[in-house]
Amino acid sequence: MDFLERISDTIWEIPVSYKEGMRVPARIYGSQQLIREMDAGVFDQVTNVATLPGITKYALCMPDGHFGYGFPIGGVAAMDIENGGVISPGGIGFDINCGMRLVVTNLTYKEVKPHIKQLVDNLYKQIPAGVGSKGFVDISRNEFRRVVEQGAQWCVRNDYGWEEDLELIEENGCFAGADASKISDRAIDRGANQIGTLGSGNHYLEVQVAKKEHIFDPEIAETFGITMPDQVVIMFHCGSRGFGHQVATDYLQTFLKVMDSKYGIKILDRELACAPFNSPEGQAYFAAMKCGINMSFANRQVILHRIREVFARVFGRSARDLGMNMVYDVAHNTAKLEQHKVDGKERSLLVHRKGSTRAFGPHMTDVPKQYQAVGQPVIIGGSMETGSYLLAGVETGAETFFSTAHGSGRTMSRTKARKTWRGEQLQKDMAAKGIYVRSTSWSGLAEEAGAAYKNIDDVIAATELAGLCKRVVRLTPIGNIKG
DNA sequence: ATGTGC
Repeated sequence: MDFLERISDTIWEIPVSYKEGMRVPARIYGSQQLIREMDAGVFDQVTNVATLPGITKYALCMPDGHFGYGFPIGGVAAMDIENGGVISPGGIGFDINCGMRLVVTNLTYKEVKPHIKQLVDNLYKQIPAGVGSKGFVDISRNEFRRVVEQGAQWCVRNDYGWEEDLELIEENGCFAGADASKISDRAIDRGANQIGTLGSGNHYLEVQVAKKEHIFDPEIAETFGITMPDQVVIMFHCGSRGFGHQVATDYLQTFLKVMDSKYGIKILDRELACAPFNSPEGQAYFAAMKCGINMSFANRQVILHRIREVFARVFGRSARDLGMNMVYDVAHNTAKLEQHKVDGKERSLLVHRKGSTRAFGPHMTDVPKQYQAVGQPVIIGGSMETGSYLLAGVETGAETFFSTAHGSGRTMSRTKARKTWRGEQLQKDMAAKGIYVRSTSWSGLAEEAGAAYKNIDDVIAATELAGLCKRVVRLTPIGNIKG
């Protein structure tokens, strides 16, 4: 690790001399301990990313970084599209617009506790989860093409949600410029019956409590809708399912064919397959990826609709009466065209965030009007046993193109986790801790054991110390559905 | 992450 230069307590740099072809230095965020425990693969991958055409300022990795496909998960790479910058599916992730949504209620822990089993059992029954699960939204292939072009806006038009939900979603729930003609039939086939499904792996839905001692910034918390101690909220994490996966697969193949032969781009790892952003292939993938982003917004919108229905039934009051308003919906697997100041000059950059959350500060364009004064809500999910955070974007985030962490980050492989824990026992241990969990698979549950992840409090402390975001509320789980 | 894979 002697190749790491300490820039501050939470910033570590690998210089361009480290590897041939690096165009910019790599910077990894985290405390000394988090850096010490990071996969060695992260350093190799982030320095590979530093060789890509158009990369601007730094190849970055957040404190929850771990080994991924081509790019590290936790990676941020901003490409200068006016100077040959590329777009790379590996910098976005297979699960396009994997993201988080947070919804409040006006219920307290005391009111929910007696019903938690009934509540979680009903959520589990009503929200399809697990590999290969099918949704309940029955639409034609052509209608699905409209869903991926219109995102959550399609859902609200079709009575899956409230009009005011839309302004509390990144891009207002519809990434403009999505073009279904750039999507393969295979992707359409895989996605058409997956709207409103949670998925598997680390995708989950959680009922959480904002304990009094965990409300760090009461004013911002109130702006976000968390107004009382022990308030119950719902957080969930899912993405674009088989649809996004197929889009990524399709375009990785396309890029591998043209990258060198047509554009003369040489890369260190096939998994970094890319194309110039300003090329027919790059533009086609950008328009297709936007469909993946919209599928995911629609997916989370329909899931929210079901959550509201279940709460209304269990508590015998309407979702409106229960104050089930959205805080925000954030993506953490995307590439977006943004304006950023680099060395004093405004530049148009394609910012890849893979396992990294956008964290725009106060007064920035695209932050919802009701949050303009305090910054964008940042939702970071921990492991199912430990806890999660609601944070806010800050001005000093400019250093990372206003990006921060997205979760805890694994420290143990899924294989090793399955050998270390039994899902059945874990469920009992979690019950003893006050968390009622339901899962579609015991081995899947074991894979998500809290101890297989970095400590979420350490990760969050590093992001705050580095000036990437600000803690608002820590949220404690009381019920969980694991996909 | 993923109808889990050349």
